[in-house]
Amino acid sequence: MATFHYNPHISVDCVIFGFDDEKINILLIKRKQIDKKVYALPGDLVKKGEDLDVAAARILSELTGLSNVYQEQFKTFGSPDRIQDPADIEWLKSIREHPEARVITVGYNAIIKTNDFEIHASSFAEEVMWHPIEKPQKLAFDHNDIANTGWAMLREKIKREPIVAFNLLPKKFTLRQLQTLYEAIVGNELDKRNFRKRMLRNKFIVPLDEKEQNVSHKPAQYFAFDKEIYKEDFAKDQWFLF
Amino acid sequence: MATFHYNPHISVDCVIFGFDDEKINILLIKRKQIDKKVYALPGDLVKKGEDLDVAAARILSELTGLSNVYQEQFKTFGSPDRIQDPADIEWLKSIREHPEARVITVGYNAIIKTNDFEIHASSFAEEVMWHPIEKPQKLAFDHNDIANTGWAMLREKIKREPIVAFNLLPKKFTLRQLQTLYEAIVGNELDKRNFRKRMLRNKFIVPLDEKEQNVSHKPAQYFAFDKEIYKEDFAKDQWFLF
DNA sequence: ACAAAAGTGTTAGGCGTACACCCATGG
DNA sequence: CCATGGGTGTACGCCTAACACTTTTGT
Repeated sequence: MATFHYNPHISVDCVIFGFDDEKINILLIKRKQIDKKVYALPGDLVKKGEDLDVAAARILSELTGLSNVYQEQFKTFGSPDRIQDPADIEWLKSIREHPEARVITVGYNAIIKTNDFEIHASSFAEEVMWHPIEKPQKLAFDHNDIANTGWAMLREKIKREPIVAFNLLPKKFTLRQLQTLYEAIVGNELDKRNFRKRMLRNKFIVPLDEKEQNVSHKPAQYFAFDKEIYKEDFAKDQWFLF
Repeated sequence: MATFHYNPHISVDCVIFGFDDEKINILLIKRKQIDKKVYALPGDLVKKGEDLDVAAARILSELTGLSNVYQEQFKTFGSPDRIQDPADIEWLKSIREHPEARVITVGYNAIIKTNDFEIHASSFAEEVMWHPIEKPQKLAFDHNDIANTGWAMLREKIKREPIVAFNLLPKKFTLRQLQTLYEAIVGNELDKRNFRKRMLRNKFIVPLDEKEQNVSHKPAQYFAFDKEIYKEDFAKDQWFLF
């Protein structure tokens, strides 16, 4: 395995969330490691001279097949004793040229619609899967810490920049869909009437002349997200909050 | 200069703010570089096997004499073209074993009372100074970007965790002092009556049986910050906001 | 006619903001 | 008695949160 062109000290871990129209999932890989099932975040060493953002895109793509995902850096993890579990050490020996090297890792996160992307395992990933965030799962290294931090910081970001949320919905969406998404993000239920009032105050959510069809109940109105109005509003430093 | 025990790829830059009872300043160093005045953030390479937090403390102390400052990581800067200015390149050649190496740098920030600490230049710092944040100053490398990001993220942090602000005041303080501090942080003036109302809602600001003395106006009441009440309040997820 | 989800309004309390005058002290 | 900064209250508008019934459609 030719690893001479890797920087042995710097890695990237990708904390990717996916919304499946119902709940939020996190993207995990299962390592190729005989007789053990170890789940981990997709992550690997950065190449010498490679930009961190570029490395994050490459690593995610190599392990999971996901490309064109806009990831953002959220924190760097640099404790020298990040690696302690014997299973992790064994695995590093099997794959790294300098398995004992001290590695600092830069966490990147992103959130996407699971339906818009196909995932398939490759490189040292034996499997890739979407795992519901509400079901705890033990991960390799300090990946539980990294994943939790990544989720907390993404939620903070969505509060400040709700545009992130609208990328998770189809172009036309109902208020029920929007509410389901918000409930998945905040982790609890919201009052329908108050939710609608708050949302419809935002002029960048525009009603369409179109309704649901073939539903066995009163059809819901479709809405769309208007990027231009959104940008103006945020230029004026107006806020839309949870 | 024996630099073999440094990791040539990882550095730390320290963005330290100081409150001098009036305004916020940033800690800068002037490099030892003949015939050029170059200001920069205190920063240097991390040692092999050194924890990032430990490195931040060491580097700050080596360059500026400041110790026991609780710094927090805020962002990692990893663009491969961070270094472009000929003056910066010349300087790296004079000091680094691998001056051409691609370096990613981890930004740390902190805010302290300038009066509680003494600064004195050492190592490759020729001078150390507190520079008012409202006066722009061109810095080496991408340090302007790092400093601005560090300040923005510290402000965000203070909003969420006001305890940071109370570390900048004496144990007994007047509401006027508290307001001056807040005005320095937010960068504009605040209404006295409204400020008091908001602050005194917080039960962790407790009035003392003591007033100012020897002032040529009505003496102000002293208050203190009660850490226990603060912790309870924040456990209950109550908020104190700007 | 029934089931299922859409859609709608009011009230009460808390919070932010704007704004002007009297008070206590030292000199 | 003057200068200086400390200390106080009210009114308005906006937001949040709690809460129940009618409407439209497919079956």
